[in-house]
Amino acid sequence: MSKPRKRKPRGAYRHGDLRNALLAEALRLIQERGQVDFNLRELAKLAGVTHTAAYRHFRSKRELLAEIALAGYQRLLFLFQEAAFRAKESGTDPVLEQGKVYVRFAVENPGRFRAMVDPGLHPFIDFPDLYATAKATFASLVATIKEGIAAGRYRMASATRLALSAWASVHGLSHLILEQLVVDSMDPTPLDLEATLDFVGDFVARGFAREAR
Amino acid sequence: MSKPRKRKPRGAYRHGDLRNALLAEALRLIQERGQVDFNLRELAKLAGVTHTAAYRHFRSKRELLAEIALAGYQRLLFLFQEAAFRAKESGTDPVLEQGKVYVRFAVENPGRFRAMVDPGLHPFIDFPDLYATAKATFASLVATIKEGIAAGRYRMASATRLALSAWASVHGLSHLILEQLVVDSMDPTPLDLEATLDFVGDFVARGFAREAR
DNA sequence: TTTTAATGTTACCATCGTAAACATGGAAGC
DNA sequence: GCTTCCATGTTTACGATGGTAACATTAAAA
Repeated sequence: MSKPRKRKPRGAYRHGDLRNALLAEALRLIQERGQVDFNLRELAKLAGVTHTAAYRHFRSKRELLAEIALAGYQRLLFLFQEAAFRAKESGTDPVLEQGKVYVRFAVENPGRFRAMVDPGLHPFIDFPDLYATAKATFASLVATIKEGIAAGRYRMASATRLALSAWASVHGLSHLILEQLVVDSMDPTPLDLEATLDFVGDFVARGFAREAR
Repeated sequence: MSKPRKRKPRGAYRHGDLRNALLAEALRLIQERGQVDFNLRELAKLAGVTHTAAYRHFRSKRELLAEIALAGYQRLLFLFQEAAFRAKESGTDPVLEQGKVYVRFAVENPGRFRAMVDPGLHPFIDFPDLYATAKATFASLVATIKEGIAAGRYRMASATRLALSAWASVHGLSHLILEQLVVDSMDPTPLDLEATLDFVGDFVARGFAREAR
């Protein structure tokens, strides 16, 4: 039953797709641990490769992290567009939908979210793609708001500033929850996420409202 | 002219106050660089001491950082109380004053602010003092809001939730600005901080308002 | 004056990112 | 079909950095 073609017992010299394997392992570790905490050596070991092999595919660890962040923003952008669509279908408020999507994304993917917004790896200057995608995500929110203003759903004001305000709210909330900065001193429960989302959502809605409610 | 008592040319064996010297140098570096970026060795060198001497005063680098963060929260708490007082004097809105104080603090002390909210060093569990002070700062905001509600200045709602909403807004804004996450894609100017503060302040005020404006 | 405990120093170690030089083997050209 | 070459891995080594352990020194207590 032995085929003549001798096959290396395991792990061909050429991995085949080491680049993606490394990215996948990194993301897995980050998600598992909820933090951006791994080193290239363990990453390489998981991929069945020597640790320096990574440098054939990434200039540095930061670059690898930047790619993960990039994928994260792409995912978030997709979720945003999905939310906008869903809102259109169901008649709910698109900005609120997008806001909730943002916070849920952060809470459900703490590691990934941290990789996206962590100070450490974010000289956006060094990673223009990453920066562009982050901007696109923000632009998506701005677009949604512009439509809303045009449709008379929101008050007349700079869409960009409104977007910044809304983004700040959900981003801040996400960050506070993830880093457990203050939330703990709150209500009895360990934090009812959906209830909080509803309250903050209403809070933000007031900032968008045309007039008295 | 030589006194019999031989004095070490410089740097007595006992530093005298190495602990505070290290803290001061660390804070200085952090403020100078705008990031939590220094290592114990350079710190020790600046203090004129071997690097391992630091371990007589701090269990670890994290503990040193935690102390810096603690001092930061104490400072912020003071600024909060000052803002509340100022608001009472001048008749302006205390929550807005505190909110602006928060953002200005972050923008003017990026390094320090990062040290306070950076994921890396924040297992609050390990630093109960730090946690307590952070909570006290939050509590200060809650107290201000409770007064406001009682005085009929704000709408009736959970003060804690309102506080969380407001905190999330200013915290998010601070973080976005510091990390340059989205703000750049905004207006022409490199970001007029005070104008932005006014807008976001108004945005938040709407979330607090009793009714139509 | 003696003892002692606090505070520094000297040697090390382990981890980790990274660079340089070498190795291998699949595909591209002859 | 053979040779060449380049992409991809490997080996080896280095430097930076946080940290530990054992020893040294001196101010202050006994």
